[in-house]
Amino acid sequence: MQIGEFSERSGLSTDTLRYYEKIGLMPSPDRDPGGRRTYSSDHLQWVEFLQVLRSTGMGVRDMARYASLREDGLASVADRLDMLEIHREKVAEERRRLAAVEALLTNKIDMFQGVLDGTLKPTDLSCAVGERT
Amino acid sequence: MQIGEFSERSGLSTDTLRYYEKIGLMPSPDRDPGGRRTYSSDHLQWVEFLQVLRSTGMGVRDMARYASLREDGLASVADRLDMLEIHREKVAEERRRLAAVEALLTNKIDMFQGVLDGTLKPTDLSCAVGERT
DNA sequence: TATTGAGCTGGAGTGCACTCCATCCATTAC
DNA sequence: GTAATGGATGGAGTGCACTCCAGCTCAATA
Repeated sequence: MQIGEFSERSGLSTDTLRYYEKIGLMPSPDRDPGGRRTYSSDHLQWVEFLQVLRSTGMGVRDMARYASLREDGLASVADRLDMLEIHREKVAEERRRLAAVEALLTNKIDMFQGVLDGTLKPTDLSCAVGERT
Repeated sequence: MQIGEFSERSGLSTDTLRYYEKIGLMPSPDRDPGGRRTYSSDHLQWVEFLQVLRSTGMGVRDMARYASLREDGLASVADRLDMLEIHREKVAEERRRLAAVEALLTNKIDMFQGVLDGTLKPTDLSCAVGERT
C-alpha cells in the first residue's frame, strides 16, 4: 500500500510518516519502481504500537531506541522487555495519579454544586483547594 | 513571601511564575515598597491547583480562562463547575485509556518473558502487536 | 559605604513534535 | 499527448510551554 492509504489507515499524516521514518521510528519501507514507499500490514501494526507509546508519554528519543532494538530482532528481546517494564510502571503511576486528580476534581465539583443549590454557603468554598468566592 | 521562597514551595521556577502572571494564570501579587512581588498562601494553593490542571493536560489557554472566571468570584461558579466537569471527564477517559495500555503492555511483557525463559517459541512473538522476532 | 544577592523588565532563545511548502517526478485517465 | 493526481525531497515554519539573558534597581550585610 502507498503512503496515502497507509496514512488514512494509521491516522498519521503522510508528513508525519516520512518524519517518523527519517528519525528512525519506522523501518524504511520498500520502494516501487517509481521510488514510492510501499507499506505492509507489519508497518501498520508497528505504527499503531508507536502511537500507543507516543500517547502514553514516551518521547521520540526512547521510541527510536525501542525501534532500533526491534530491528535487531531476537537478540534484543531482553532489552525491549526492560523498556516495556519501565514504561508500564510509568503508565501505571500516571493512571494512579489521574485517579487521585479525579477525586480532587469531584470534591471541587461537589462544593460548587453545593453552592449552586444552596446547601453550602459560598464562604465554605474557601476551603476548596485554590478557589475563592 | 517573595518570589524565591514561593518558587521553592510551589516547585515552579521564578521565570515560570512571572510567565504565569503575564499570561493571566496568576492574580498579580502585591508589591513591596521596592517593587518586589509578595505572595500569600492563597497564591500557593492556587498554583498548586494550576499544576494539577496542567499535569492533566489542560492547556494554558483553558487555565487562563478558568483563572479569569475565578477572579470574577461567586458569579462564575456555574461556569467553573462546567469547566471542571468537562475536565474531569477528560481525565477519567484518559485514566481508562491508560488502564487499557497497561493491559496491552502486560501482554507484550508476558510474551517477551515467555521467549526468554523458553516457554514460548520466538515465532509466537509475531502475533504480539507490532513486534518482530 | 561598598558589595553581594535577590528581584525587576522586555525580549530572545529552546526543545519538542510535528506541519507546511516549493519544486520536482511518476502514473493514470481522458 | 496532456492534464490531473499522488508521491518524493529538503528545508523552513509553527505552536506550545517554558527558559535564559542583559542590564537594571533595591535591600541587607560586613
